[in-house]
Amino acid sequence: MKVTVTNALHAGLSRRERQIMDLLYQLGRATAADLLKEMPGDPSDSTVRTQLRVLETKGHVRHEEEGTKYVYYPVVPRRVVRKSALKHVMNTFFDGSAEKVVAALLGPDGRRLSDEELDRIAGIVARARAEESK
Amino acid sequence: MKVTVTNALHAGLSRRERQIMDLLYQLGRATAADLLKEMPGDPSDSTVRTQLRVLETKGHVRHEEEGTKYVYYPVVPRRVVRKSALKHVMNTFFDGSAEKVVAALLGPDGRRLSDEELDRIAGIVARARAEESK
DNA sequence: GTCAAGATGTTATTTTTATAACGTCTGATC
DNA sequence: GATCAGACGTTATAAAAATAACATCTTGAC
Repeated sequence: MKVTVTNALHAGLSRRERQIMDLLYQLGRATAADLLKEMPGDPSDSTVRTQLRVLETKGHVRHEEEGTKYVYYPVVPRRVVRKSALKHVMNTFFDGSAEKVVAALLGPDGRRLSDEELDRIAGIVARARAEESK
Repeated sequence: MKVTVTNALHAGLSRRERQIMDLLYQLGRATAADLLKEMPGDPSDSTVRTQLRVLETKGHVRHEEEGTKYVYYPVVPRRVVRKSALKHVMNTFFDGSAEKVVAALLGPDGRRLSDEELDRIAGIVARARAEESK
């Protein structure tokens, strides 16, 4: 029996595919030209478009025509992928512990957060506790 | 100028390489046989060992002999990779917001956490706030 | 000592990925 | 209506990744 946890969603993508998907999730939606600008190791415009077509064939992205150009976006919405992506990092690097993740977010090496953000986080935690003991 | 954020560490790995690295980070250290059992799409034993050798050549893993077998482990320790991995997810799926990550961890869809864990998390946050206002 | 089990390495091959040249179409400009 | 810029698609090729067959080397058991 397997003792580890895998992330089905990202496990199947190739290097470039992953890069593109990540960019699309960051940007929400983007044209080939947009992606090209962001892509590491600047591939040719033609290359990026070919990959997008492959991703579309595989069902990972879709596009809409906007004027003369295609705007691409992920088929699985970000809010859905989020959870499994976070879970995967939690499992792989934090022993599956939410607590350890929070510690890393706020911890000494974590970027200093603003007062306001810390307050809001405290609020989220407080609400979760209230919820829990209900 | 680029408006997105990339994760240098994982961006270069191939599909299988990523799977193996993720497993190694989850397991800490593992033999080829261990990995084989966990690997999706069960490749042959020979395949896995070949990949491990490639990863070693590229400098991603090292091995130690233990009795007659090789035990592999990541060159870059988990505690180091953690941060960038988490940051990458935060940037890609949570608009770079730690707050949103915490919300997802504790939120309605997040797995219910125990009282104890919530308490400890509250403690972490409280300490961070104290630190901040110092 | 010899046989079997379980490791490893070498190497070849197949498959997938990645890349980009080249051609076409559309719209704006003059 | 000719031309240019900027999209797109098709298709071929090069490069990388994935796979596994096969040979070799312990180690322990009989």
